[in-house]
Amino acid sequence: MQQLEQTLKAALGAAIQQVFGQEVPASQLTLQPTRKDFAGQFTLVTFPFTKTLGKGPEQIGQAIGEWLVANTPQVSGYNVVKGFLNLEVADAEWVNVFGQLRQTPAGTPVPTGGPQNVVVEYSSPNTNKPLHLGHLRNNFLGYSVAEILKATGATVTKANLVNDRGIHICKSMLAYLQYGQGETPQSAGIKGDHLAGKYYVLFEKHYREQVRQLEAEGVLPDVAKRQAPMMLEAQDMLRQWEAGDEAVVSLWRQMNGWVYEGFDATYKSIGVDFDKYYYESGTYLLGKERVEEGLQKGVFFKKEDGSVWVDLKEEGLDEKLLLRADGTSVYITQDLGTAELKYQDFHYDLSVYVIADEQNYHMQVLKAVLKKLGKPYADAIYHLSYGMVDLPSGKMKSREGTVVDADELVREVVDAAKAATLEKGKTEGLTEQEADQLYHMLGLGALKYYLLKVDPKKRMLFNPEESVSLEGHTGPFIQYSHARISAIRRKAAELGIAEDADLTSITELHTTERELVQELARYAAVVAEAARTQSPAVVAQYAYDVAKAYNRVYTEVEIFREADAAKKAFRVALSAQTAQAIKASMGLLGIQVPERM
RNA sequence: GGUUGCAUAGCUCAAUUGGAUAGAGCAUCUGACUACGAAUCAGAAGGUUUAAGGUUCGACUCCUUAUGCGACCA
Repeated sequence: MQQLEQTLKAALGAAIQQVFGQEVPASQLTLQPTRKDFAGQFTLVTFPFTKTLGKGPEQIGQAIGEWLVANTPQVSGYNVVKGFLNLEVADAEWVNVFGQLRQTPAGTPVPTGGPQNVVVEYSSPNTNKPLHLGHLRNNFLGYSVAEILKATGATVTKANLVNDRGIHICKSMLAYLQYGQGETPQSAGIKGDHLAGKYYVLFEKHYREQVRQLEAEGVLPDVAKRQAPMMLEAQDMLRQWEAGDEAVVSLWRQMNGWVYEGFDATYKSIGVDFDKYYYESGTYLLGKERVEEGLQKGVFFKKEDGSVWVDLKEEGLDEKLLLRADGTSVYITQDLGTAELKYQDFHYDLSVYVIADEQNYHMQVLKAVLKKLGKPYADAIYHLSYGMVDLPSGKMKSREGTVVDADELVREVVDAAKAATLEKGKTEGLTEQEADQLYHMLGLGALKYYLLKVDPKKRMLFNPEESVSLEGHTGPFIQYSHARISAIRRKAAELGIAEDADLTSITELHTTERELVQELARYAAVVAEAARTQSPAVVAQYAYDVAKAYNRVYTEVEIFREADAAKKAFRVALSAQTAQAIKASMGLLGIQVPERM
C-alpha cells in the first residue's frame, strides 16, 4: 500500500508539472482515504492549490484526474466533487497489493525511525493493597505500549517500580502486629496482597475511631489526625525501618513477600510481565545522593529548617520540596534515584512512565529537576498520562468501599465468558483444561479490549455490564471472527486448498474483498501511528475494522461453493491473511485469539 | 485562590490531526440461518459537536470569553 501511495503521489506531482508547469513539494501532496459514499479509494484535496495554480478547485481536479487516467496505469478512473479529486485504483492493482502484503504479513517488524532502546515502566503498585480496576488500565496500557514499540523493531524493557517502603506499608504492618495473631496467607486462605490490604483497612478503621474520640474530647480535627496514637506509632515504625531495626525490617520482608506472591498470581492471570523490577527501598538512597549533588551544584537550596527545595518558577512551575527537614525522603526523592538507576542499567533513548494524569504536575517537576541537574536522559523521559477510570456511581473511593478489586473482576468476566460459551459456543472436543483456558482467554479479551479501546489520555467510564459484553465493538467479537476464519482454514486444509494461491488470474474483486484488502494493507501504518502516539486504542480500532471487513466479505461472497478454483483459492488466502492481521494486532493489545469458541 | 485537562446521538466511544452529508457499538424498531460458525450480516431511527464570538476557500479540530465537570499546587 505504501508503495502504491508513493506511486500515486509521484504521479500527482508529475501531473501538476505537466498540466500546470508548476512544482509542488511532495510534502503538500497528501492523499486521504475516499469516503464511503463516493467512488474511489484515494482522495486529493485540491483547495490548497487554487492560489499557486491560479485555477478553481474543480478545474484542477478535472485536469489532474484526466492526466492520471491517461498516463498512470494504476489509476483506472476518477471523479471530482467540489475540491475533492477521487481516484479509483483498478482491482488488478489491489490484487497486486495483496500479493505484496503476503511477502510481509502482519506481525513483521515495522521500522519507523523512532526510538530503538526503550524502557516502559508500568504497574508500579504500592505494597499495602491488592490491585484494583485503575491498576488494570495501567497494566494493560503499559504492556500494550511496550508490545507496540517492539513491533517497530525497538528493544523494549518492561519495568515495574514497586513502592515497597513508606508510611502506607507501616500502617498495614502495625495493624497486623496489633490484630493479626500470626495469621498468614496459608492459615487464612487468602492471597498475600489481599491479606496486607485487610490490615491496611483495619488500620484505617481503628485510626479513624481514635481521631473521632480525640475530636469528641475537643481536639481540633487536624491535630487529632496528626496525634492519634496509631498514626504516631506508624510514623515511629517508619523511622525504625529507616534505621534498620531488625524486628521491623523482618516483618516488612515477610509481609512484602506475601504481597509479591499475590501480585505475581495476578500478573500471571492477566497476562502481563516484566523484565526488570525496581524497588523504592533500593533507590531512595540514590535519590538522596542526587539531592546532595544538586545542592553542591547550587541548583537546589536549603531552607532554615534544613529542608531542601528546588525553584522551578522559571520553568513555569513552583518551588518544590525535595527532602524533608528531618532528612527523610519524599516521593520525588526516590524518583530521582530510580531515573538514574534506570539510565545506568539501560541507556535508553526513550523512558516511558505509565502513570495516571493526576500526577501530571509531579512528572513535570521530575523532568525539570533532572534537567536542572544536567542529566542527559531528562529529555528522553515521557509521561504516558492516562485518564482515571470512573464507575457509573462516580469515582472509585476506598473509603466508600467502591473500589473494584482486580482479582474479583477477572473472576467475574471469566465466569460471564464461560456462561456465554456454554450457551452458544462450539467447544465440543475440548478437554476441561482447554475449555477453562478458553473462558479465561475470552473473559480477559473482553476486559482488556474494553479498557484499551478508549484513547488512553481520556478519562473513561467503566460499565460492568458492557465490560463483559461479547457483541458489537468488543474483544470477543474480534476473537469470534478469528475462530470463524480458523474453521474456514481447517476446511480448506481438508480439501487440500493451499493458502498461497496463485493470483495471476484474479483481475476483479468484490467490493467487500477490495475493502478488506485495503484494511489489511493498513497494518504497517497503524502500528507506526500507534507507536508514535503511544495509543493502543489505534490498534484496537484497527483490529475491529479488519474483523468487521472480513465478516462483510463472509456474508457477501462464497468460498467453498465458488465454482472458479482460482477465486476459491484467493479467498482462502485472503482469509489466512486476515487471521494473521487479527492475531498480530490483538497480540499487540495482549489479547489472545482462539481457534474455536 | 493559582495551574491545568475534558465537554460529540438516550448511553459508551470514534472522527486519518484544518477537509466532503460528523461515524461505530449498546439500547429501540425491521429484515437475513435446511448453508462455510447468527458471539454474525443488512437496514431504519437517533446530532445546532455545552454556549456565544473570531480566524479562512473550509472548524468537532485553531484563538478569545462564558458555563459545567475533573485533576493538581498550597
